[in-house]
Amino acid sequence: MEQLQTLRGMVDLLPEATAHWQWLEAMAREHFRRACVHEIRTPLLEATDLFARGIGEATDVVGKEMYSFLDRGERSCTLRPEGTASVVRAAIQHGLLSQGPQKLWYGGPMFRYERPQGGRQRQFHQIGLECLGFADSRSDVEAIAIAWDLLQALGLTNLQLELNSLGSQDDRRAYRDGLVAWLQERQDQLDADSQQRLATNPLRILDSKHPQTQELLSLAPNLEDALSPASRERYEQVKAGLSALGIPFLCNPRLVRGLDYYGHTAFEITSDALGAQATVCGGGRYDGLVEQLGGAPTACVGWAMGLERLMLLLGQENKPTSSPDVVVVSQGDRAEALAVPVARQLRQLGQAVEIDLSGSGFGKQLKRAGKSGARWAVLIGEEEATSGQLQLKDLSSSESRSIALGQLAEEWPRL
RNA sequence: GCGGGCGUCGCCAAGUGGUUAAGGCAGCGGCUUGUGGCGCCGCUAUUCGGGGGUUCGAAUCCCCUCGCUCGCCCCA
Repeated sequence: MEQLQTLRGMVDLLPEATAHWQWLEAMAREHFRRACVHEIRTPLLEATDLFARGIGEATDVVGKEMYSFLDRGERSCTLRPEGTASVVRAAIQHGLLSQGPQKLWYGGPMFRYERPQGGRQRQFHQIGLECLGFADSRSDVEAIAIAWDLLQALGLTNLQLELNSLGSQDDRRAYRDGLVAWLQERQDQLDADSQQRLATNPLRILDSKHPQTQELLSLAPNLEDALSPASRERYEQVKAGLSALGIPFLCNPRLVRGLDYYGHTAFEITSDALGAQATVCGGGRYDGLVEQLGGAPTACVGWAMGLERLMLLLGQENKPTSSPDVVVVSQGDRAEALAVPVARQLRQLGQAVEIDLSGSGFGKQLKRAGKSGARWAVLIGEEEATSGQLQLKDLSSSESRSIALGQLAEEWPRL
């Protein structure tokens, strides 16, 4: 019979991994709490149109990576490939923005139909920050700082923050037209992918990894030169703000984010320890998105982090252990009948209690208790069941004392 | 979607055409019917990701397929 297994690119997180993930999630949650960022949870499934309109029809994410299907009502549905569009949709739908600017975070699985690779899965996990209704350049700085500081708090070093400004919509349009005109004259020198993008998404050509294309681009019109004085000023403010915080960054005029909605500040935080999937965090400003999805014009900044990639960087350190505090060991009918009630009482006292239900002899049960890493074993045999005096054994010192069945709460050792 | 590498027990892993597919770890049982962490003994793959083919004979060769992995692409 054929083995049932996970779908391609989908991964089970087993208990060992899960403990590590919980630690990471707790760190993130605490970090957002300190920044007064509130959590928002949106459905995993949305109308396909949300992403098509939000992310951009010409992007790879929408064009070839979405998990879309028709539901029983013939509506086109899509498993969310990213978080921003849903958050903006929710903010509009519930009128959150009429209550003032919102700083929101989200976390959870995202879905992209891509070829799996190290640090890239079809179902993967992101946490993200979305600051809706913030236009000031200081909000760009704050958003980046929140990301940077979280990564620092996680103990990640050797990260590189790359920064760019894509300018205003007008700047970008003017620059794009100029770039397209310039590249069209040299179309034969472009790689095939880039030629394709000339028509669909010309700015993306800038961050092509093709060496020959890069060489050509070094002669092409520069995005930075196309920025209006106001855009340039804004960019300088962001840089100054980061410098004032002591956050190191590298200006990369070729940095163009893949999704359509970005403008002005764009940034990525990368690691050279991840192979081809170097980006740990990516984000920027998306002032036009709310309006594009039917809301009032609203200035926004945000970012998203890939948790699998963080886990890869975190490696095996910080792995919390999850040993029981106590193992309840019992032998004989009357004693065995007490095992669950005793365990329950101890659990109510806040102990992590394992019960040995194997029916093996005391020797075996104790052996397993020792291996479990528990500090204590509570032994119940015929004698204990009769006297009501249970045996409490300290597994690290091998010392035993008795503890009254009716007085567990009072007599349990305080540490 | 395109190229390269790989796929033997829960994990690590030997075996590269010829009798019963090493070994280690983990697990289970025993030595030890009520007291662990050591030690010793035993058990655990009719089967080598799946399907077909070549052959007297295949885990070993060929084809297809699935999956993993690395790079491209893309992105978190």
